[in-house]
Amino acid sequence: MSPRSPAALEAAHLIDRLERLARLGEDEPLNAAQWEALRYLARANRFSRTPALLADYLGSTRGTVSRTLAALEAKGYVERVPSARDGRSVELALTKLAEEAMKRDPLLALAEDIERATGDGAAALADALRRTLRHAIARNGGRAFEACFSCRHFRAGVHASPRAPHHCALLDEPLSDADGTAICAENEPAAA
Amino acid sequence: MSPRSPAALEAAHLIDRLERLARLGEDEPLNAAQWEALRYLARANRFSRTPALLADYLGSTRGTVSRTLAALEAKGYVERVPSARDGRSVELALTKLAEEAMKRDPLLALAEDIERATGDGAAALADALRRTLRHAIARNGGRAFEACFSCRHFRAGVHASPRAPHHCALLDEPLSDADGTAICAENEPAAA
DNA sequence: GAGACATAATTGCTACTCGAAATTATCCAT
DNA sequence: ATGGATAATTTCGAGTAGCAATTATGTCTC
Repeated sequence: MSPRSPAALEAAHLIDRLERLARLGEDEPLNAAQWEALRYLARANRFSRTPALLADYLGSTRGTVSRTLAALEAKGYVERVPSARDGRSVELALTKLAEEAMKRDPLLALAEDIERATGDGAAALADALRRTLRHAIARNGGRAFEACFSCRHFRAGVHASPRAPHHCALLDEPLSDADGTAICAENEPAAA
Repeated sequence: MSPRSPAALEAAHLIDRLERLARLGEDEPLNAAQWEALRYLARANRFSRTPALLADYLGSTRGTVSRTLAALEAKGYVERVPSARDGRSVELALTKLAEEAMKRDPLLALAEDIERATGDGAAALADALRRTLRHAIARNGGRAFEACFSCRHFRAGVHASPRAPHHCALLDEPLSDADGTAICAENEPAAA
């Protein structure tokens, strides 16, 4: 519980501060939780866009998420469609309005700041943060929610179809290139 | 508003996610804003511990901060002492209870994760993040709130007294070593 | 030094948010 | 068929955020 390195502690404070600054740039009539929900839905693959998984991602309760989604739906950012596979479940989709809003996501401004500050060191920064995230996940036992292609169930290029060349061995579903880069609730990082 | 580098965008998402994970670890009966306030007060020098500057740091209004502080005072984490220098102002101080709570700050756990994930690369990570913060500050015109010794008004070792060897040329006040590492609302980074 | 104006902090008020618990509907295993 | 899990929602109460108004104090000008 006590880091020995002052640099690591400073980095933690900086992460905290950068996130808050990014939040101040949120212009749309959306609160922080609603932004986070949109970001998740924009990046999650089609198997992962449900209220329950969103609640897992956000680390909040299903009740709260249900409210968040109701607010987003009322404002026209999200649609809730009953699932064809599971009568209890709902599939979430972003509207055009949300797609437009995501182009003004303050995280994009943060990404620009990173780019300007680090130049081609951005990859090293992302690496360090990704490794940190894995430690954090391991520590508190949550889901990784990493990109599909990094998962141990991902099988690259096993189908002839150019539209869905990859495959998920867990869900037994063909995957497009775009699917591969989306985040997945079932992601289990490939063996270290 | 659109970063060219996928790595920078991923890094921004990771910062966002790490911050949220850290927040989930908050155990005390304190909300996110209250934790942020305690963190600021724990790190700010004696010239910077006022409600108005805290509001600047948090990017929220003075009214909101006043309520946050009232909640913290009611729970025994903060004391509000009328300022001797300015009858309108209040000086804020952490109680023993708060000092204890800071030892369980979830940011410490994040710092540990960083340490484990990056090893001696933590300094490079902190550097990259600090540079990013400066860009973010420059972009939205806020205060830097960086460490006193990094300021252009800081004069190192100009006093004979070992208890306060340094000096602030802006406030014309002697500074201890501890003062030098605290964050200051008046900080203006030394010339690039 | 009196008045005008700026600043520090707080409070009244309203709208909103969160989470725990209860509720409803559906799925699945036996 | 039935009991138990799971998905989503709703009810309800406590707490929070921010705008605007208020009070008190400092500062500048003439």
